[in-house]
Amino acid sequence: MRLSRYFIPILKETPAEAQIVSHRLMLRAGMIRQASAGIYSWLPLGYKALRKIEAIVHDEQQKAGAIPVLMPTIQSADLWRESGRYDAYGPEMLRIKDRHDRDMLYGPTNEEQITEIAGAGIRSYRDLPTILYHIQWKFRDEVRPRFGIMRGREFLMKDGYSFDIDKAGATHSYNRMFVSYLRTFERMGLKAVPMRADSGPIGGDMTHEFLILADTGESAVFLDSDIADLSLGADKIDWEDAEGLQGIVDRWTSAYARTDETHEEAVFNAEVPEARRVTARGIEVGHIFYFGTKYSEAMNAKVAGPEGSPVAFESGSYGIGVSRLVGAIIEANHDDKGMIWPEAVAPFEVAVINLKQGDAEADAACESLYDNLNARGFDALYDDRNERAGSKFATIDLIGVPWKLIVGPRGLKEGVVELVNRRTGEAVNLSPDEALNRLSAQFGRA
RNA sequence: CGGGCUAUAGCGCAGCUUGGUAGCGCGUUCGUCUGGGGGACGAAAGGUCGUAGGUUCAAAUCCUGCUAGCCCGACCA
Repeated sequence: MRLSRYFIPILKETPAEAQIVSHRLMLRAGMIRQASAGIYSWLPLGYKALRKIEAIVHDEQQKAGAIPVLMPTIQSADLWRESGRYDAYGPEMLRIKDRHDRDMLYGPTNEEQITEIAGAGIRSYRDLPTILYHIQWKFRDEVRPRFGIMRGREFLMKDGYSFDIDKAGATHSYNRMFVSYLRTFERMGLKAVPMRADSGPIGGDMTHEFLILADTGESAVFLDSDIADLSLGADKIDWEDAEGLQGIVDRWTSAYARTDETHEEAVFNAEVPEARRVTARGIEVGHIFYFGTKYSEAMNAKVAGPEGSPVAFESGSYGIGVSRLVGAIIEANHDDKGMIWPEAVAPFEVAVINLKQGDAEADAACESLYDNLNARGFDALYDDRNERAGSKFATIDLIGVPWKLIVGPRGLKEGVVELVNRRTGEAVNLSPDEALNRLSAQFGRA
């Protein structure tokens, strides 16, 4: 993309309403624009980041065995009357009427809808397990939306639902999603810690929230530093191996990690040596829980069991706040100059900065680098605006492009361009070809 | 939903107390000089002062209603 032809309304000053850093930076970088309280338009740069995150979520869901579907945003009230939640849900649910005066709603979640689909479509226990998921806009009429897209009323969520014949199967499905979430967040360059969540009326210990540690997080978290050091790395996962998955889950849940909701100071102090006690802030980006037959019983969603008689599904649901992740990643990755995108989710991976637009040699070198980057499959941004160098650096750093290729007449005289890492500031002078090769190696692209 | 606050140009703000020509900075446009970390100079464009009503010769300014938005708290991907 040529910056001169992009739509990116950058602000030099911070809009007054933005309090937290991700919101400020997203507004300044022209990623979003507020439409009304808690509702945002996604401008090109923000939309690009959102789609990259969404793509990783899709990929990791499917690797873990979940199957993508797409359910509507508008749902029938009748479906929710079956589960009993139409009255229970409260004013957070946006209720609307269609022209025939039928009660409809903008879905805040999809348990009812997916249970109806599974109940109608899955006939035998031999078709199980099945995990279906979608990534769809949700609406929850929050009392007080805030922090930009971090707590909007309309938000993009990945919600998945598992269907099994018994508790053992449901546990396997739960663990699949647990490990899948670890992989998903790790791949985005995030340190997400699973924490025991409040299981509410259903009870049991099969519910976890995944939180990203960030100073600006909304929840206070308490954890054993050991758990923050865990990493899946490049380990190959055998998703069919129930015991193996259980082992991973056990490793990640053995150490103390809780939010203020479930925190018990006495247990914390007893279980965790003082040197490893970490008190921090976290942003919830995922939440998984097992809810057994809660919806399947209520909605009569059953399959033929091994004895031929109908058995209600054992289910769990698994959410990732996709749009919230955009903000969360920025919260966890920024400095005083702007955002610092992890390579895996960066809207643009490399920026070519032409220090002297209009200089024949500099222009030619930039065009060549830009073409080559595109040919090699990079998401490249070429700052070809007729601006001074300082202005270009400020813009590119604000946007948080992980790598800068700086091209100017002085360097070109020596046959070099400068490759600079946004996060570390590390800079090396290389020939254009070497710089391209270095980037290709960095991103694992041949 | 309880408490606090705001609404004036794309963004940040002043003007309101004491009613009388709507202003500043940034950004934008044009020109010139510039050009390795948000350049300088000159010129210009851009505003139903949130909205409806009231008081007044006269309302951004005073009064009333409404709407929208923000912050703190309780709740949530």
